Amino acid sequence: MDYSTMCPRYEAAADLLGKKWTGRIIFVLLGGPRRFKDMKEQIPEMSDKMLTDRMKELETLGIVNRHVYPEMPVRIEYELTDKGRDLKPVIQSIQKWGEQWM
Amino acid sequence: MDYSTMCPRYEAAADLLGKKWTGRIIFVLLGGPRRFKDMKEQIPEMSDKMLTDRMKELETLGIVNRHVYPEMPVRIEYELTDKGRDLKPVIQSIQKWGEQWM
DNA sequence: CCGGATCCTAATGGATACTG
DNA sequence: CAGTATCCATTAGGATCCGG
Repeated sequence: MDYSTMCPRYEAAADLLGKKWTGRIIFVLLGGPRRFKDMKEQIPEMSDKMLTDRMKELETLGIVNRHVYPEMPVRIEYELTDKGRDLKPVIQSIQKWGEQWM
Repeated sequence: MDYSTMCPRYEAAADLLGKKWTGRIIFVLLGGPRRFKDMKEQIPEMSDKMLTDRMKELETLGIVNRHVYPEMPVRIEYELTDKGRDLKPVIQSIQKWGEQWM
């Protein structure tokens, strides 16, 4: 690992992962596409606003895709992109360290 | 990876790593023990307060040891503990993803 | 040299009510 | 169902000055 290559991309990635709910949202989506209400059910402590904010951020970053199915009522599903799925080992790594040491 | 074991230790670890300067401080310390002024030199954009705050937090969490050498003037060195050194693969993992995708 | 103390601003997190 | 809008509390980050 080289110091000069460590930032700023490291900072951006760590910043995202450090935000509340990011890890848990991605974890849920690793199980497959999910709807807004599914995510609320699986992470009940999270408020609507937090979920909305985070999903918008993840979509903007290209970590999540948002599919709109024009049914009635409309159905919207969120799904990880390749970029998002590639976070799995990262999250596992943090998880492993946390379990062992925190 | 199991959802029930993912939190709260994951959250605590991600929260720490997401704080500004944490990764860079640990990275510098992976190179060996460092003094306060050494760290300031290697991370010149960081204010004294930020370094003080972060070092105190890392020490409290047992990630860094603080050695006081009673010379005149006093010399203080910071060094990673085993817990701290174990963050190396975690930081590398975040770094790798960041390089590839961000 | 190694911080501590103060004060301030910006960003983040959250509760609640409302809407197409 | 899938969000917005509003308002508020908390926290992180930072500038500056002070001291043993």
